[in-house]
Amino acid sequence: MSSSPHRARATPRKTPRQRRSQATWDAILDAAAQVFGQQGYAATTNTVAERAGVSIGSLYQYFPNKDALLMALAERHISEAMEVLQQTFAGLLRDEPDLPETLRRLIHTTVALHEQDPAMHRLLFDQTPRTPDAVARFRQLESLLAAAVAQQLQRLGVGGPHPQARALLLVQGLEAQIHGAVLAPPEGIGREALVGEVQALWLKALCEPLAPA
Amino acid sequence: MSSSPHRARATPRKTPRQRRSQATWDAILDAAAQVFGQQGYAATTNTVAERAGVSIGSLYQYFPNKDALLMALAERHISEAMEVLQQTFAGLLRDEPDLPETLRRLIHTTVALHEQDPAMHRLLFDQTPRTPDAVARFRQLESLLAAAVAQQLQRLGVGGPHPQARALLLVQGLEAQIHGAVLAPPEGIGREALVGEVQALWLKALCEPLAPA
DNA sequence: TGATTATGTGAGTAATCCTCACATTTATCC
DNA sequence: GGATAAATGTGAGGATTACTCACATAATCA
Repeated sequence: MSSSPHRARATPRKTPRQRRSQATWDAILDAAAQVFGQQGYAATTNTVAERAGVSIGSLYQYFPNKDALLMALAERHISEAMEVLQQTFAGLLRDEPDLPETLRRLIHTTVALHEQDPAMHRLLFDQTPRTPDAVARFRQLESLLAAAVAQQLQRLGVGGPHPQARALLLVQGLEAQIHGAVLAPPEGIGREALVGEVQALWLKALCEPLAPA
Repeated sequence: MSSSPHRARATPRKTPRQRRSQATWDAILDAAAQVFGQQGYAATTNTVAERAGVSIGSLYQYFPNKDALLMALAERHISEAMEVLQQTFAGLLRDEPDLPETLRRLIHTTVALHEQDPAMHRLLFDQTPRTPDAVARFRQLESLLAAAVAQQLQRLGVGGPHPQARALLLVQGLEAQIHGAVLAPPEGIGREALVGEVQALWLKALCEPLAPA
């Protein structure tokens, strides 16, 4: 957390200009992924520097504090996830599938993202302190996703009066449900059935009732 | 986090037996609520002891480490929330309202819980490190809630083939949606409209389609 | 080559969590 | 009441860690 001695600096001292400094930067981040992935947030910055083969001073020239290191890891994780999502949305724009298939693809992608590198996901989601910056970044990503989802909902005629709000509720709800299903699967039901249930619920939620009561 | 020196103890050394020790315990927890509420997780345990008017040694006789203090605060917060939920479910069992009204009450309670003492909610949800113990406790509460919700779904004939699983999805999804709506309200739509949208979505999600396509 | 700038180093500082040897208060027994 | 035992309270200090800064080395450029 930010309960550091010395009131930590907010920005790194230096930005990579030469090639070797870029290599150092990469080495530190790779080491951070390994060390934090194995030992969790409790791992020390000195251990990261050691694993990277650089001095602790170098580490703090590129990352102003421990949380910045974690944020950088998060950004890397996020950009990988965004690439996958980009592909999914590109496919939706290309194929323009119906609502059930659209939902199926979105849910399938969400599940895949939670299954790949769950150690890193746990580290970033459960262990890394949620600084205001981190929370803000997360909300920003949610908004981005919601915008893309809203576009799909409108294409399918199920956007309702507030497509962006509805899409945000879908993104938030789906994320929580899939997160739970993958990282803490309930007993008494298989994952496929559970994912099927999620899809059925959202399909009904988004359809207009076919006949009034 | 557990990145403490000395490999922290897991259980407190002593359990209150006399009246004065209970008073000390209360004083420490009250102080923790104040200090952590104001300064966040970064507040020091020494500050908490000081505010409580006891020595740091006494604090560590009742709470084995810093996170245990936060967990105790969480338990207090949880038990307050559980009381409110208990009342809501008691009302549902008594009145046996229809599905829309049942949903309305559940959502209303969830919103109320997020609005009361948001500082403490932020502290526990955003700042406190999610130890495995804390995550397990949280999942356990989710299950408890899901069981009560499943009972309601079955009463209303909308439990489906896996009422407990469906109820869990409802609990997880609703929590995420309301959490977002209250702590990071999206622009372009008022909170009442947003909550109404949540209710409408879940109402449709839980109803069987009235006529097949 | 010499000068300037970028990059790298690691012993040391301050801050923090937590311990432990001891003091003080309360309960128990004759 | 007095003596003994048990419970409770104390706080200086040990151990660990995030982070700094004065300096050394390597690259770039005139």
